[in-house]
Parts: sequence; structure tokens; C-alpha cells
Amino acid sequence: MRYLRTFELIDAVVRAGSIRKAAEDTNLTASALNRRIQSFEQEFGWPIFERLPRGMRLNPAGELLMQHIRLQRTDLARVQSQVADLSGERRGHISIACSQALLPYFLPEQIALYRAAHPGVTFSVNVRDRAQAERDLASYSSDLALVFEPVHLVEFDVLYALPQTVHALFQRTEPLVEKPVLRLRDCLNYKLVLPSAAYGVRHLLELGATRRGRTLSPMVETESFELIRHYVTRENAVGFQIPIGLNVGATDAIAHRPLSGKDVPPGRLLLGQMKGRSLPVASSKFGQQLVAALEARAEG
Amino acid sequence: MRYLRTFELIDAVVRAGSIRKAAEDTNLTASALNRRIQSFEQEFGWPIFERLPRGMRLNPAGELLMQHIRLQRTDLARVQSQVADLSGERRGHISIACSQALLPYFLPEQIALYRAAHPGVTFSVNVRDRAQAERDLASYSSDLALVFEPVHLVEFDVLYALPQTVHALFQRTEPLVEKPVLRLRDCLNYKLVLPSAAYGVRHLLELGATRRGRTLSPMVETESFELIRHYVTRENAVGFQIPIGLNVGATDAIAHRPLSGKDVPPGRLLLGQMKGRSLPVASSKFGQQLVAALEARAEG
DNA sequence: CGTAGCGTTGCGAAAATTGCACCGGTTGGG
DNA sequence: CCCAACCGGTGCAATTTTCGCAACGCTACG
Repeated sequence: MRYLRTFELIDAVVRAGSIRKAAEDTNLTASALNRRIQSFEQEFGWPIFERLPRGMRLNPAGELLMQHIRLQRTDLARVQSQVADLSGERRGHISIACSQALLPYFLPEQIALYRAAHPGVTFSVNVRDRAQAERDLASYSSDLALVFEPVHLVEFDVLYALPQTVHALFQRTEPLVEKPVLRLRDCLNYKLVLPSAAYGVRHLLELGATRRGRTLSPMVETESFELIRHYVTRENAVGFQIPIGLNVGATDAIAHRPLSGKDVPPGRLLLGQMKGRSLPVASSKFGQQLVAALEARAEG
Repeated sequence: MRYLRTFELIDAVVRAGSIRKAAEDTNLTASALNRRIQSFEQEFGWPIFERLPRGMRLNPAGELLMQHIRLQRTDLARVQSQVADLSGERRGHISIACSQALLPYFLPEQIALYRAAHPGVTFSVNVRDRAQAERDLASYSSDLALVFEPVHLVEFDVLYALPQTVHALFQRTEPLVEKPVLRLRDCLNYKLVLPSAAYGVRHLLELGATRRGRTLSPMVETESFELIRHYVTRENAVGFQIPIGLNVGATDAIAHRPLSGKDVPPGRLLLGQMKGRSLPVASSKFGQQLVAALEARAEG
């Protein structure tokens, strides 16, 4: 939008850190960009940037303004989405922050399902850990968040909560496959492949281990859930994952079994949005679809 | 703000009902204004006006856009108010929707008190009945509402609730003055001066009358609380009012006594804002002052 | 002490906005 | 039935705003 140009330019300067770099990004001259910033500050009544020898940085007033700019942008997107919905066509862009476990099966399926009905809708999928996801919502960087065991839960409006028991992954040839439910001690005899400390699965495992007076000494510790899933095919080890990240119908070399709730408490996979915000139509409808899909999983 | 010009122009067209009239209001030519509207609609992606032979009217998309425009404007005001507060100076504008009962004593005193501390702050006081006040909040026309017994209470965030017993007003020479608390039947022998049906005082009186199997037949029915207060000095009649609209220390020709709660239930004077909205600094601080003042009245 | 980066400014060129005159259409009254 | 009074829309020239270029002063860093 043309009338938002000034805000885009301010945002470009914030991101680039200097007028000259931002000028390149925006296909403008440094002088022109400089004057737009200056004239805006004059209208606004206060400077919004600190002038440093190395460039520009937002001052406190600028930080407040940036909140306004982000709100303004997303609210316009909401209006445009609602207007598109008025005329029957569903357009828009859906931005979702999610945990890694949703990447392999759940989200691809859900996004494809939604896009089959509404081809005009585009998606951004941002992988975020449970703390970052909430910051994403607060800064309007994402419309929806689908995360496992998030931390703060302020400013977070829970649309649906799906209980998820931690599952252990191992080669189908292991004797563990005989038991329908595993105890934590069954797994601790194996070499362990664990997610790093920032992740909810690890947090729950540590809780369970502490409760039983044990400690977890992983052989491989990683931020990649994909690596965990693939590693247990190569070495005789045990990994952990929540069921939504597992292909239940798969008949490949990997087996998985839930851990007993007596050892490791089940976590919650939370779908949520920023508290008090009214989402664009597309995001809102997609959120409803996700709720339905999660409900179906809860029953099944 | 310069970059908001397009929105101001759209708003002007909405208010004026036609481009040509709006052009006069905005010191522009009809052609220039017309082209700005057209180019905005093109950018926006949809028309926002219906073209009628007699002028322009918002279509549904335009109504949605106007919500955005109003939100955008008030949010910018909030940011500017917060920025002004950063540098110590308190500026801004406070818009308050209130019942008539607040006009004679309470609000003038509170506004003067606030302005003594912060001369940079300006006020709008809009007299609204209990239904309109809530609409004012929802459309961002007012920051705060101070109303007696409002109706809907959705989207209304109650900051403070002050119980208010309905008082009867009469000439000091009447025998009613002897009783510290009046029964409804004491008043019904007199000629009655009542507010019209939209007002909370009337609503409570009707409730009490119905409960006692009586009906209210007013001699004068009016929308003006001021007329009620003054009329009882001219004719030997009884009017009704809530205490916050009465000057407790006055020693003039009028006396007032509370009605017994057995007959007429006490109402609530509610201070509130729109649910989920973060107010500008000035409005927020003034709201806190009002809460303190109302609390003092509740104790006294 | 030079260099590289930064924000800032004067000035002519380029672009966007505006004003003016005018068109086609509808409404309402003589 | 026509004519005056509105209305929104358009072509074109004037005007205002914005932009690019070149240069300046400043600070940090090697």
C-alpha cells in the first residue's frame, strides 16, 4: 500500500541498521530516505531513532511506534481478508509458528487440505521453540502458534489443547517392541538420542528422570527432531518424540511405544493465538480446521 | 499526520455524503479528491463506496475499512501519548462518555483536578445514554465511559462500580424532610418529575413500582436531569436523582433523601473502557483518578 | 593520519498531486 | 417535457512534492 510507504521505510532502516544500507534495500537514495525519516519525525513530534556513528537505532519512542506499525499492518491484512471473504473468495496469508514435531506429517497435510479448498491462501510456517513462538504472536509475526508445552502462557489465548504422551522410538527388531507401554527404566538401558534442553520433550523426560532418581546422559543431543528419527535406524539407540510427529501407519524399520504416565507426565500440544486479537478470516478459518483435526486425534 | 491524509479524506467523504461537499470541507477540488479515492480503492483491491446518483455511501467493505481507520487513529494517539509520557510531559486528549448525572458536580471537579496537574491534556465530554455509551467505546469515539446501569455489558471492561441509591428531591419545606429514608409510597402522593424511559433511574423506579403493584404517572417526563432538579423548586413536586448528581453540601431550597432499598433497588454507576483496549497514558491515568474518587465516595 | 563508514544538506530533475474546464448521467420541479 | 441542480468521472496544464546527485562534516578504526 502506497500510504504505508513511510512505515515500510522506517522498518527497512530498523532492519538494516543504517540509512545507507536501507536505501539499497528499498531502491532509494540515502538522501531521499533520510529526508523521509526526518520529515516523519518532525510530524510525529519526537525523534524515533538514535543517531550513532555506525548507523541508526530505535530509541524508546521508536520502539513504541514500531508496535503501532506492526499492529497497523496486521490489522489492515485482517480487513483485507475479511473483505475478500465478503465477496466469497477467500484470500490472504496465514503465518503460523510451530514446533518441529508438526513439520513431517501434521502441518503438510493440514495446509494441503486447506489450500485444496482455498487456493488463494498462502502460508508461512516458522519453526520456533516454545518461548519464541509466544514472542512471535506478541509481535504479530505469526497469527497462530502450535507448540508443545509452551513456557509463559501470558498473552496466549489457547484455542485447543491436545494431550501428548512422549513416545520412545527404536528399531523394530528390539525386544522393547513387545510391550504396549514402556517404563522409563526400559529405555535407560539403551543409548539415548535426545532433543536439547529448550524442547518440551526433553523437559518432560528430565522431569520423569528426576522423579525416579535417575539422570539422562544422552549419546546424541540435537535440535533436530528429524535427526532423532533417522538416527535410530542407523544405530541401536532410543529416541523420543510426540505421536503427532510420527506416522502412525508406517511399517518401516522404526517402532514406537508410549512411555508410561507414571514415569513421564504427558505434555500438551497447544494451539493458540495472541490474546485479544481478532485474526484475519483465513487464519481464523484455518485455526478452526486445526482445532477439528486435533479433536479427531484426541478421540482416535 | 501527512501519511494519514487519505484516511482523513475518506472519512470526510463518509461524513459529507458526497465528494463535492467533502472537497469543500477539505479545501480540495472534487476532481483531486475523486482521484485519491479511486486510487486508494485500486490499491486496496475493492471499491469501498457505493456510487449513488445523490452521492457516495460506504459499502460493506468500506464499513470494515472504517473500523480499521478508527482503530489506527486511536492507536496512534495512544502511542503519541505514551511517547509524551516518556519525556515527562503529559499530553493528550481524553474523551469520556457519561450520564447526565455526572455533569453538574462530579466531572467538572475531576477534570479541573486533573488539568491542574496536567495542563497539556484536553477533554471531550459526551453525554450519552447507557446504550450509546457502549457504542461509543466500541467505535473508539470515547476512551472511558461513566454510566448508570448500562444495558449490554459486552465488550465493556468495568474499572469500578459504585452503588448508587436513588434519591428523591423535593422542597425543603415538605414534611418528607423529616424522614432519613423514604419509602416509595411516601413519594407517590406527590406530583412526579421523572426522567424518560431510556434512563437508569427511571428503570429502577419502574422496577420498584411494579414490585409494589403501583404505576408511575409522571406529571413531567424529561430527558434533562437539570430540568428535574430545577423544576422541584418551582412547583411542589418530587423528582429523582442519584447522589453523585447532587451537591451534598448545598443548603438551598431543595432537600433530598434516599429511597429505601426495600422498594427501589440501588443501581450501579460503572466506570469502564472497551474490553482489551490499551488506553493512551492520559486516559489511563485519568481513569485511575476517577477510580480513586469513586472509591472515596463509596467509603464516605 | 588516512580511510571507510555514517548522517546530512543544496540544488536541479523527475514524479506525483492538484486545479480547471468539461462530459455524461440522474433527480426534481416548473 | 425540459431545464436547472446536483452528482461522479476525465483530459490537460500548473504546481507541489519527492528524488537523485554531489558534496560536507563527523566519528571510529587500523
